[in-house]
Amino acid sequence: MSASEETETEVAPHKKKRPVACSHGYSCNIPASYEIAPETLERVKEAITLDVGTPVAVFKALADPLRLRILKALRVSDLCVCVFVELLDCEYSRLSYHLKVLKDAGLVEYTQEGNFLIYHLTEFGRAVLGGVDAIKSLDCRR
Amino acid sequence: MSASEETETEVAPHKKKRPVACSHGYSCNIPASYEIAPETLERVKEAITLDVGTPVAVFKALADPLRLRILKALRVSDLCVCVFVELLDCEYSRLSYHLKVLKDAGLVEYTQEGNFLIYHLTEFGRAVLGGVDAIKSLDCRR
DNA sequence: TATCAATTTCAAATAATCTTGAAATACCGT
DNA sequence: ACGGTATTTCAAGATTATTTGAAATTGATA
Repeated sequence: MSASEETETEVAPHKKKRPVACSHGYSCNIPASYEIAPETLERVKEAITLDVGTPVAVFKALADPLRLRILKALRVSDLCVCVFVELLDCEYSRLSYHLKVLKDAGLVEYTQEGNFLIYHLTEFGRAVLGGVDAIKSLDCRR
Repeated sequence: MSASEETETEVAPHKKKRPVACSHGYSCNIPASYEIAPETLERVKEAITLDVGTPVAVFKALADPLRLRILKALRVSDLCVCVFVELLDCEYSRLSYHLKVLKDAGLVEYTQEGNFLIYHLTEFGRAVLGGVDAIKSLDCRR
């Protein structure tokens, strides 16, 4: 069978009462009505230990109205910062900050044309927005 | 102190130098190498004005490692808070805060079993995680 | 070379989010 | 009713993210 290291079938003799063995093997007096199969618990543990660094970084980048608008705009066309300045009625320095956040998350990149920087979505950014579409379709929420 | 006061419907040869009319009609001396068609600009404007409230709220909820782990766990099975306490090695009050964030975003709900609260994904939450899958598939980039 | 315009960078101020521990709530079994 | 337990709520502080304006950077032009 699968080798799992932790399960000590014997309940710790911590408190006196409540002989109901905790179905998940931890020190919690959960009632029998709430059963959780050991192999389910294994799968939960597995899910919990997966690395979430990249998705969290991406979601942080997406979690701002200005940045999301920038991404939506870039989906239509590559755009120069000066266009954002006008379209979003936004100072250069503020835009620059948010563009950097998006760039650090790997969602956008730019090319230089003289003094002008033309931003565009990366392939990754485009894929992320694809996923976003799937989400946004149900903005029924709450 | 100099303020470019033009904002007329068409062209407006604002400053003297730079005969290149700004292709997007704004006060910016962008070079001819960067053209942007008026109807493209229209589509960009449209994309920018769309409401982003709901997606931003959802991304904010997703943008935290603990919360993402909670969601991943709930995908496997409905779970009692006490299980999270053990599995995530986390205080009740901290968990409660994050569970509330997820609940306010419409991603999770709970049912009460005596003193125990059993959290589960909402339909919306499940759909969101579906979109997340599409994203996570390319966690290559950086 | 000096100047101008587009953009970034920096530092300080402000705002938002998270953590922590204590206290409150609600339900259960006795 | 009582005592215990699971959970939430609250307020204070700690941490992190964002805005702002000024200064630095860079390329183009005269």
